[in-house]
Amino acid sequence: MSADAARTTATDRPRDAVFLPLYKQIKSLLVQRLQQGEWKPGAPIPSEMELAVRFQVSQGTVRKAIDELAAENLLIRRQGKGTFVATHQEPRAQFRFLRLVPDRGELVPSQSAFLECRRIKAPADVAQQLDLRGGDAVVYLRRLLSLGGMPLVLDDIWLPAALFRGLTADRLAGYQGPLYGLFESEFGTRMIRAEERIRAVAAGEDVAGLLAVAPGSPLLLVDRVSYTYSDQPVEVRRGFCVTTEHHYHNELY
Amino acid sequence: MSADAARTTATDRPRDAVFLPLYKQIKSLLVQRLQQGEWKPGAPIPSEMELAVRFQVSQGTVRKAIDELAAENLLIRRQGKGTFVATHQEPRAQFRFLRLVPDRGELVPSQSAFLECRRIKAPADVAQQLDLRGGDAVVYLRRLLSLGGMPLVLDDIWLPAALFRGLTADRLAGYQGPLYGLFESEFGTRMIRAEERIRAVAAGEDVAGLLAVAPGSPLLLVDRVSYTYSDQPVEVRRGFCVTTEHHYHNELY
DNA sequence: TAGTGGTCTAGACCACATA
DNA sequence: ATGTGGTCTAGACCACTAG
Repeated sequence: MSADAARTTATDRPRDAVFLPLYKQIKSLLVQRLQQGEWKPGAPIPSEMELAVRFQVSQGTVRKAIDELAAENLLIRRQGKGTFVATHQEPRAQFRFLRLVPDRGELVPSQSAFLECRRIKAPADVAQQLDLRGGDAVVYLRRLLSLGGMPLVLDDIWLPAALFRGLTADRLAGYQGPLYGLFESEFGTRMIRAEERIRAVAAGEDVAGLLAVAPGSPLLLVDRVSYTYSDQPVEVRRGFCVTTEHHYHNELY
Repeated sequence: MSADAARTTATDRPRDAVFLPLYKQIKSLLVQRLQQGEWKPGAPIPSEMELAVRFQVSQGTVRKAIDELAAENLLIRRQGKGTFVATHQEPRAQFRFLRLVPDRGELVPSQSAFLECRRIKAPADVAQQLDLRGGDAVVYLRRLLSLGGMPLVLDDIWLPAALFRGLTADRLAGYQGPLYGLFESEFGTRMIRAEERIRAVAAGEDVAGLLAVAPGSPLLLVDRVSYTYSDQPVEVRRGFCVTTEHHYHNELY
């Protein structure tokens, strides 16, 4: 692509056409390459100068595109070293999607126990949230997250089966890292952002048993839909959280 | 201030001194002026060119400072018009600090009923969170927020009495706009950011009565501390929310 | 020493709002 | 027509990292 070809002005553009700044176009090209896996999570992308030459724009324009991608946590800039594709493997990224923290004391690494891993037909509501057709298959996971032996969160997770073919109970047994880290390295699907709906509910019999609380106890219910590049939904997650000694932390700006 | 005086390099700076970019210094100066009320909420700040001349730096440097302040929601840029001090009065800013939304249907304006407005000695935990001394006075508010006649949120609010002198039940009676809008226009205190701790609890007798739910019902408990410029805490708020037909909405990036 | 991202500048031009 | 913010460029220099 040439910059001259992409450049548009008020005079050579049809009436009512949208003005798309060059750096936005560069940004799209970069996202496209990220999506295609041209640069893997954790790996460096080409230098600003190299990208400027490749796209036939100035370094400042590439810089502004990368700035926005870094602000969106798709890329990570490291002065003197380069710009890298963000990854869920780094400890820094762990707590971006795990907002439940202890009321007092340190962050303790948690243990995952996978209670279920089945391939099923997508329930209607899940299918709708994942943009799937009625009969499409999903991988259904049930995971119990514990902290120091105390059950803390029971997660039900649904993933499009088409994207997670090799995901089996065997593959999960004993896996302890962040789930999104496994997804990105083993299945090439990287979670970019998520939307959560949070409410308080009374624990049902089954959930109460697994979380070792009395039936009817108040639990935090977190419904999440996660998205990868291009706003494509790729995970539905429903978590029941015990919030007697932990809380969901949020910052408002 | 002159840019030359502010500029520091590795050679003229003592070992281990931090490098502070010019635009960060400009940013601090702008925040300082906002804090001092030199420019009021909703009003325009001087143009980039004018600020560049005043601070003896290039327009690009001022621009970068303003960019960050706009990203932090302290300023709002409007192409062709100018840059304005953000305000809680605009409809756009309403939902930045009100995250409870209906499961279905439109956002309906809510009604506030103020049940309490007293000047009291700060409880120990509140005093600590507001950086007050043991015996300092606070204004205590109790507010019931309803949607279409249905009680939705019961808020207990504590504010430093020193900052909210004229805040009385009379002043609040019948006020319907956003509370933070009142705070900024009437008391000169503008909320910039907040931290929330969210958990699920069982409704106590008193709260249940006011919210018209059965005692023991699960409620969302939102503990908030709000900050103004320079990270000064200026509000403690504890809200009990009915989440049967509403939920707390959050986006993770 | 070389290469990367980070800062700062100066100038040109475009998009948008208002008069 | 004027003034505002928004984009793009080219070049200089600084801060940081690593071989």
